[in-house]
Amino acid sequence: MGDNSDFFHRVYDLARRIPPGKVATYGQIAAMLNAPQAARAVGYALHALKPGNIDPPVPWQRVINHRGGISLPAGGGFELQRALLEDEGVIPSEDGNYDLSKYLWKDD
DNA sequence: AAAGTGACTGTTA
DNA sequence: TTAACAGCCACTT
Repeated sequence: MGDNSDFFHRVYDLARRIPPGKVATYGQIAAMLNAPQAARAVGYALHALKPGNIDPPVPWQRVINHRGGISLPAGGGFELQRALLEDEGVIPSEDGNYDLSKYLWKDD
């Protein structure tokens, strides 16, 4: 990324539109950017954000995978994301995943 | 310029 | 239902 990656910025701007209590999937963000195959790159963009999460803060915790699960390794941010979501009222089902039919952000 | 990496996904076994 | 594979994209050596 470095300084000004259009793609990264679009990902961040879009993520900032996800309201508290809702979540979006990597693929959903990618599709909204007219690049439905770039889900992996979306994750890459959010990963590059973690350390400082500078600028207008980006609610990265609201982006999960299409199965309704957190794509971070245990001990590598998984617990943090789960806690941040819980603070916003987003609670996982018994299987540990989030019910997308209930929490998925619909904007289109 | 080629090859490697990773917070993804859809398909195939 | 789970697991392995294979494309895909942006970014970094």
